[in-house]
Amino acid sequence: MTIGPAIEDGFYYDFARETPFTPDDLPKIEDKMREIIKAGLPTRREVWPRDKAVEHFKGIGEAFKAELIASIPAGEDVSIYWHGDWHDLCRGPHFRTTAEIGDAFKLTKISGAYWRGDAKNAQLQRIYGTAWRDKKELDAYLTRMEEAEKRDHRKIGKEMDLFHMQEEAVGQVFWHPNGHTLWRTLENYIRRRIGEAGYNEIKTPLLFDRKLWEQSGHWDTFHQNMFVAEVEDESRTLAVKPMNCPGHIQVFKQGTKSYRELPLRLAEFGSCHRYEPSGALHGIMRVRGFVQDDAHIFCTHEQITDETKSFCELLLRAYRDLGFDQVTVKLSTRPEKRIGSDAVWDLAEGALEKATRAAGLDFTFNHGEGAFYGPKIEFTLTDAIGREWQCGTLQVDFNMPDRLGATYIGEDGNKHPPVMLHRAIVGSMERFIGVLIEHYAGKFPLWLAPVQVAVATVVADADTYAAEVVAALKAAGLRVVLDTENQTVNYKVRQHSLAKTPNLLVLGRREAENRTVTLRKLGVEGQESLALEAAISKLAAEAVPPDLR
RNA sequence: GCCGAUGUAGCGUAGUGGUAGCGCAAUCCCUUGGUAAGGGAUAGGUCGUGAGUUCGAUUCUCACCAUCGGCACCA
Repeated sequence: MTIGPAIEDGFYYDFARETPFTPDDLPKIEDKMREIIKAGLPTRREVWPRDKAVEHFKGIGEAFKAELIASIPAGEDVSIYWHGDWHDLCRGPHFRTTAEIGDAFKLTKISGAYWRGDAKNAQLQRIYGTAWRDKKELDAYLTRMEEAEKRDHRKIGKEMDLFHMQEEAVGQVFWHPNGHTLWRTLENYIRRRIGEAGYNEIKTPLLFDRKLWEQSGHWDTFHQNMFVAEVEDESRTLAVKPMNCPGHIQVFKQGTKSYRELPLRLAEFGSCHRYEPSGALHGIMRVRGFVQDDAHIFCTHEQITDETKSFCELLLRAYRDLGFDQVTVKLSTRPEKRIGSDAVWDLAEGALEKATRAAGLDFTFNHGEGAFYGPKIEFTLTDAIGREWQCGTLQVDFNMPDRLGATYIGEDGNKHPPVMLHRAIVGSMERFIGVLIEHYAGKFPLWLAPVQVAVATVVADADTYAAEVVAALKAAGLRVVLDTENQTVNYKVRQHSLAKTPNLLVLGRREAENRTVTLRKLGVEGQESLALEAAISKLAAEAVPPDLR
């Protein structure tokens, strides 16, 4: 026995044992649990001096438990809970008897887990469970899990033909026409937003001489996670960029920069590759090849606050436009291992905090979790079913420009290294699209939908008119598919509904004669008849991206 | 990377120590039908990869690869 805390929606317990649990063990353990609950064993709480508890658990061969207790400060007492002849260390409180636990629990999964969360330690066997006040709550939870499964981006990605992945390109995404349309729509939206906000978009190389990464400090820390390219006739080693900052600094360094040019905001949809551990890969959410909506703002110390503030506004507006209203912010401060003087950290943290407040954001501190070169804020959004995703970030960096020799001429005529703000709104495009898919369960708002309108004919006599309607919709900038398949209306309605196409225009002889369309909206029963021109302008208006309305 | 599970046609699945079924999709034919599956026919897999056991393996064993659930990691 090692440790078993309560967690969100349930609990887990870690065990040190030779043979791992198997899925078959779970029902057996559940039965045993029910037996114990049924027995209604009374709870008894005892308070022991820490050292007594350490000795006791050592004595009965519970080494992990003894180690755990030994890490409690000496001189403190610990509480031990008894149920019948069973006892364990616990902060409590517990029910009066095991009978009060009830039946609303379920063991959900098995996993390996490291002792004290450290991969250097022994691996334990973990059992996860969920527990609720009553059956109804448990069922509601299980239903929620099923719902989450239904909107899994990997499943929907297949169903909507958005992308695929395969063995020959592990951790990288093949974007299909539909998926890439979604990608471009998102990318163009961000491109317009940052354009308004005074960013300059650039494009930098994918391969750099390893020396650059040594200079930036990344090689030391991350070379094991970097892809390296070597060519026979070339003596130098090239590394595929895992991030864009050094490249952006090279652009900054071209020519002499004056303080008058600051803040200089360089943005790139930067393709990065990182050799992520195999076990970390997850659909398109965690990949080895990804694109960041990256930008670096080169500025003076004085400009940090304003730049941070306007970035927060930019980010929140973007999240709102993309359908996310609930955002939490964490401010991570100086870590133990860091560079730069405390005075500079004071300045950076102060500026960041002030700016975050100025942007009207509530935030919590994440002390000691900042990057080694500076503090950062992280933006976590909440999706339609309450899950949280960390996407955006802003980091204040006093280090990299200096290390890579970037300077500007200040008002005083001297050279100074600029402050560099690393920032991303969506973070990784791949991951964010994954989040969008799950947030909307594939039912995207019209402006994002890969296919916005399906035109389906009832009879072949309407084919000519349908082609005309499709052409008119396309001319209005809408993304349209034409379905003249030899099938029933029922079948076509079903197909396009399952494809999650937001609008379906059904055309038969009636429509062709009157130059009208019959519009059915996804998720709405029934349909309305509209004049062709009216329908097109209505749909075109609805399809305008939020920033262009 | 670690622990465990999984890997069968485009997708979803069944099954077996003697060379694989089903549904959807696809193709063709019939049907031209008004808002969530009209009917029929045809074609498509050698069962993740490699090795071993065996007279014989998709089925058993091992290794590898990938995926999935966690752990660890995430510049």
